[in-house]
Amino acid sequence: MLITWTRTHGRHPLAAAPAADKDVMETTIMSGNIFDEILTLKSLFINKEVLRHSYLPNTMIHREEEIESLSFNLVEALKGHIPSNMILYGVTGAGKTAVTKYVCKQLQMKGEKIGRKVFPVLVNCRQIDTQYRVLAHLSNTLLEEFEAPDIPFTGWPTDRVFKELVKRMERRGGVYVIILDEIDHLIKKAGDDLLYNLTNLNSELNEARACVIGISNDLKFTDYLDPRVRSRLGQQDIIFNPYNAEQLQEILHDRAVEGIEENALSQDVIPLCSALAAQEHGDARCALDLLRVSTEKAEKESAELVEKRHVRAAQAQIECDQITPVIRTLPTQQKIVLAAVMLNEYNGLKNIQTGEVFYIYKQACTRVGLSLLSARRVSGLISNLDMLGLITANTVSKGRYGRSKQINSCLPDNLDVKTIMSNSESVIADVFAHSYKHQSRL
DNA sequence: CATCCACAGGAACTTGGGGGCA
DNA sequence: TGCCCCCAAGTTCCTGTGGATG
Repeated sequence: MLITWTRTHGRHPLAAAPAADKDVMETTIMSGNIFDEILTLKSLFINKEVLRHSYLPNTMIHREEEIESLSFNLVEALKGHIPSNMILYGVTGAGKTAVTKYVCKQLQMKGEKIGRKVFPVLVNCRQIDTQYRVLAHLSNTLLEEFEAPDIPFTGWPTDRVFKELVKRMERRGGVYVIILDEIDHLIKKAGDDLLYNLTNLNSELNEARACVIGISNDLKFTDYLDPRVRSRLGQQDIIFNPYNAEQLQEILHDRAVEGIEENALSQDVIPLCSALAAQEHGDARCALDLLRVSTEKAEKESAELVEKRHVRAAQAQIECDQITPVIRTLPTQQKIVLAAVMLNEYNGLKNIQTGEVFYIYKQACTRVGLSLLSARRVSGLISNLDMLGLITANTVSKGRYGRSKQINSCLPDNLDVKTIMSNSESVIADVFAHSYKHQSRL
């Protein structure tokens, strides 16, 4: 919102401060800046970036085999040939994306050295999740540095974007490694037309070459593919097994040497972070987050040593930090459905049925004057909340009494969902402010 | 063993908002 | 300006389903 400074809005920000304001400012200056104290705190970090999962280390331990398989295939690009298409499988935090980035970086460096043009392009299919957008993204990244992205986010027919992509690849030549991260998400949402086109690219190209690397968390996503696409894409598979606690310890130790002051970690911190992350299906990202946040916690309280209790506190905070933005950014209707689940639970109900959620949802919408969605749509929204991990919704059959979902919220106890939702949308505060009639159970 | 409940969830369609182009 | 395209969110219609019940 644009605020114009008029008499009613008070003083123009550039106008001279009246005496009272001046006093406040001078007091602040006299007593120092609020950042002074924080800046003088002794930091436990040498380089915090090293502990972020976006950081690409110089060596990647415990992924030697995977690196080898990937580079044996991609080396073809350096010889001017077409590498095989590949699919990399593995749980989150198993190092698939990091290994791919690592290998591609090395590939590109080598290519520059020996005068072979190799262009790896990474697309995150969770963010860029339609055929049109992936093609437009690829096309726009292939522009020369001085050119502005020129394919609009919508408006063109998809085949025109595809033709433009082919044209640009031909103009530049070289070998393109198209990496589709979280490809399973794209397939489930947009089907396999894009993959059909991308795996068929080489038949359209003369000067350039292309291969596709799909990265997936879901081992079975190829079930959704057309058999032709499946055979063309899955020429080579690599499976990334989850890290075990010992491997995680070594990874953390390596990063800690670079990122955290010597002797700042008590002996049991790294083993605990690794053990907790190993429980979470061997997620290295989770382990790094735990280590970083616990060090931050210790630093905040001016402790010289990071201890077990900091890790525990970090674990609780990370959980809340991940969920809060998800809840805050839910669309209004989705929030009301979640609120309906919570309201049922506040009333002491467990294993709530879809019908019961819809019953409260209807009352809530009527109360706050919002339009009602169909039961089919609400059922879809419940599935969405389940996918986001905010609730669990298991389909169960109660025989004569029908087939429905058993819905339970799965939010951490220390998270104030009511406040988070109410603060982000006043309508939700209204929803929670009333009481509702609950459906009688059989 | 057929019936029936209370949905689940797929498919096709609509609506409305974003845009390009001749 | 009218027609084309893309896309998200939603509706309508429909078939499928697991197991208690009579």
